[in-house]
Amino acid sequence: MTENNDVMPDEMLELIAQRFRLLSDPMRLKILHQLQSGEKSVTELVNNTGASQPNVSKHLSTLRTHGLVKRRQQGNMALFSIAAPFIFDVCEIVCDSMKTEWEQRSSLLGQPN
Amino acid sequence: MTENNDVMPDEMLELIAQRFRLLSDPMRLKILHQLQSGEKSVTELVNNTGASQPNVSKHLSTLRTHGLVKRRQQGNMALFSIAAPFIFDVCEIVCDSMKTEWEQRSSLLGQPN
DNA sequence: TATCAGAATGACGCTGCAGTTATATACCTC
DNA sequence: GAGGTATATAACTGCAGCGTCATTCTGATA
Repeated sequence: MTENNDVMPDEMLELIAQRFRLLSDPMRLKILHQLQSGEKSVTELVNNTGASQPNVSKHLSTLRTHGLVKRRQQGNMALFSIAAPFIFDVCEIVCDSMKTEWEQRSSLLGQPN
Repeated sequence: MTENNDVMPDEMLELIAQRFRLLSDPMRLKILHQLQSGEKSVTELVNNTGASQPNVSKHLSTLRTHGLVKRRQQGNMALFSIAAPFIFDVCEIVCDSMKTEWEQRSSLLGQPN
């Protein structure tokens, strides 16, 4: 009665959720979007995002811990770049879904689910 | 100096992040996964997920508000089903990415980014 | 109408986490 | 080594959101 028929262990759900959680913050998306055009230093990201330096560093640390970005030291500074290109595929799907939904709503208009 | 070269308004980032946030909870993923095999009542979901009834209802409400599921009343009960199939495309990509990463780690082993 | 099952809602506590301030560390230049 | 720039980290604060308990609402059935 309380069993889960389909096999989908809680552990895995946890991991998937965790990955989505990484993408569920606007500032992190902003950073990732910045990195899409290529490797960037922390300072560059700070300037381009408008976030504080500690904030950017922390986000980068989080993203790196979970394997979404990689880090390269060059002289005085740290250069970050995308390590998991799948992010953009995912984002594209989500963007498309929003676009589709938007068009549907503005054309049909009304009728809630 | 503080400008964002690439055009990606904060509003949109907020919306995308919001959508990812919906998917960043294990219980919600569990519910969505249950719905993947077809329309389900709240009680069924309660039984299959092991969550409390108010909890399931609340998650369903959230998912519905954001257009991920739809609701149909039948007699005494409410039947929920998937309204945004893109979810599963997204999940598949994430799962694949995890699998790939897992294989790489276990074969190469070591060297952090 | 009374009663019961299914579902939704409100209020509350707790935890996680984004952001800030202050400080520490690393590296380069003089 | 001194001083400056780039980055990381620690401690703290505030808030969003998950889960629970209690309650309410809705529809079916007697």
